[in-house]
Amino acid sequence: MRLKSNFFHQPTLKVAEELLGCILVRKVDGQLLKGIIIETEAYIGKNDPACHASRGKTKRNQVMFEKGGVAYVYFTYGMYHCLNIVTEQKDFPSAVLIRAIKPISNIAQMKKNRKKFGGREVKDDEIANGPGKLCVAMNIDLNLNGENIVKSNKLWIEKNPTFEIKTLKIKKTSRIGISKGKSKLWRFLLK
DNA sequence: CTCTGGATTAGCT
DNA sequence: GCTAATCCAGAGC
Repeated sequence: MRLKSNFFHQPTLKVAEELLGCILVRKVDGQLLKGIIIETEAYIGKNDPACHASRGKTKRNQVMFEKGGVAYVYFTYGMYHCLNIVTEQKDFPSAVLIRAIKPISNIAQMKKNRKKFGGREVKDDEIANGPGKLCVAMNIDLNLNGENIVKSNKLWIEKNPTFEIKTLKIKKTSRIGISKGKSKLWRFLLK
């Protein structure tokens, strides 16, 4: 069952936590690429120094100011993309960064994408175990920035019917790869 | 216009 | 553990 807009209008921390175990679906060339979300991070509002929107609205981060339910894709370190899901209400800049997934469908195609990008074979458990990697594996780039994932036929998220998350299985830590706002335990991963 | 550094990754030591 | 790769948004002038 596809997640609807109401889900993304909830507080960002709740969305970040509840996205764990859900299925990220990407449709490209008629193929469905799917993966279970196993790691997320929350970036919340102007007062969060690690959030791209902390210094106001710009051309790059304007999508974060949209109403929850759209994709925010940005380019970083000269070679990688990161996928975020915008949350909460219009003009409240917040998003959940999808940091890692476990591929469950069309794994071979995702491997191919990674090999094409990196030029060599990758192991199954290395296909999408990082934000840059999962974008390569799923063919996600700036074309999907601003994509409405509630309505889109290219990218969306489904509830996982066979996967009940217990709070006990969720680990919270500080966010990765940032220099500001490290004290917040806004990274969520499945044990 | 120029300069700096980043929500990363892979390869090498 | 350390760092090059590689480019653009944001900031400063």
